[in-house]
Amino acid sequence: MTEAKALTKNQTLVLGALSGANGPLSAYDILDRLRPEGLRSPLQIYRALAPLVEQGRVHRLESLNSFVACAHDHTHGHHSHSPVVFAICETCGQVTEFSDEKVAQQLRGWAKDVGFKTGKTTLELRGTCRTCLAA
Amino acid sequence: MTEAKALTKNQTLVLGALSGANGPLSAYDILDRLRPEGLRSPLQIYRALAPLVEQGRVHRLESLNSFVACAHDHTHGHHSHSPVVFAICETCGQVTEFSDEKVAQQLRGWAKDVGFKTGKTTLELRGTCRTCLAA
DNA sequence: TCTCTCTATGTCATGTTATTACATCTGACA
DNA sequence: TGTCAGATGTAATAACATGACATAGAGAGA
Ligand SMILES: [Zn+2]
Ligand SMILES: [Zn+2]
Ligand SMILES: [Zn+2]
Ligand SMILES: [Zn+2]
Repeated sequence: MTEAKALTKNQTLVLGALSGANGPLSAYDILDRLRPEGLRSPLQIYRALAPLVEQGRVHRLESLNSFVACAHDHTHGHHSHSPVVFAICETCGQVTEFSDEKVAQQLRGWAKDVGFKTGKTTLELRGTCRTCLAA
Repeated sequence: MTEAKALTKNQTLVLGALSGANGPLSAYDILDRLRPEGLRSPLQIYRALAPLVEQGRVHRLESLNSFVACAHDHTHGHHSHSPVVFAICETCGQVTEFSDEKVAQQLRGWAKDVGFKTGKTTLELRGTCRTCLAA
């Protein structure tokens, strides 16, 4: 099990801002929310984000250039290494995070066949969530 | 079959630049390559890219903020709507494009189960290609 | 305690990616 | 010829991200 590392002051602020949001935030959105706490520059946000993303407490959504707090429990270590799928509702902004072992397996199979060594996998679905479809 | 639409002058230039490149190019990379042809502003590039992406002749790589020419034949219409997977070598920049019906099926299944209507799917693998692993 | 060093932080400047607003050109066609 | 739609040109600006350098604070060891 990976040890849950203590967070620095700025990391705590940034993670708090993301956890308190009801959807993804850009680094500049986060900055705006943390100005009252004394943060002033984008770099402070990006610096705090880097280790949070590294540890899996925060995920970067490539198709939005923004960030979300991980939906899983991180007090006892980070979640599995099955690539994570993000379903992003373009109407309400909600992000649903899940992982799918079949998809992971299939992609591993392709990689093995062609000799590709996979690092990070980005898998994002843009669309409309059930709630917004009903409305 | 979708009719292959004629390209405008700028679209032709941009698609040519992407086809001639051996990897993904950012809009500004494309602009630099097309300055000799008289293009001067980023907007000219973005405007040409939009319909090319729309038609599937060019793909946008979200994890790189850049663009590649589609690897498939577009003279007789565009390729299947199975979501496309991009494997991006971080060493040599090569992008391999493929589609995987099992993955597509699995994601459709998830979407059906939770009532999510999927629009665009982004699926990108970052890693190292066979050739670069061997080197 | 003193100082060395490592990490985190603060700030300014800059680089990179993308869009808004507005003017002009071109060709189809009534 | 006059009108209109689509394509193009240009300037300005917004949005996202990093480089370079200075400072502050905590802990190790003399
Ligand atoms: Zn997560
Ligand atoms: Zn929704
Ligand atoms: Zn393609
Ligand atoms: Zn390679």
